[in-house]
Amino acid sequence: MQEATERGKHARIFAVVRRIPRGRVASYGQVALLAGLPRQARLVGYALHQCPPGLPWHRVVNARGGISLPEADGQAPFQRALLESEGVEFNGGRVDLRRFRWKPRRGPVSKGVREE
DNA sequence: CGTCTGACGATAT
DNA sequence: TATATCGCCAGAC
Repeated sequence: MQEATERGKHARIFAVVRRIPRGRVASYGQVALLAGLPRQARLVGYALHQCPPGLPWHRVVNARGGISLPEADGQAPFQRALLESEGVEFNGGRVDLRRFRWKPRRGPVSKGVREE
């Protein structure tokens, strides 16, 4: 069922992004790894550029916890507003991944951090 | 068919 | 911690 077609890869990426809970963020590399595409963070960004309706693309940020979108598109501040609206705090234009990084199926939760 | 670019990541210095 | 370099794959020219 898992075709090696690029459309299949994109579908996997979109599926992972959809799994990101509200108020939580994931890095491109993490999404790529969860999608079964290790070291292919760039493909995630490329796939996200397709941006199907209903996809919480704004929950995907780079490894530094910042927004990679160019302000020229006007989407960077928009994404930041969406994340802040979900409870994600921005620190110096960056998110503290130590607190807001989405952890799929992890063991015990750290104090101060809880899943939704 | 060869080359460059791109919503990136990890490692080395 | 910040900067520099390599890797990775798909699409555009």
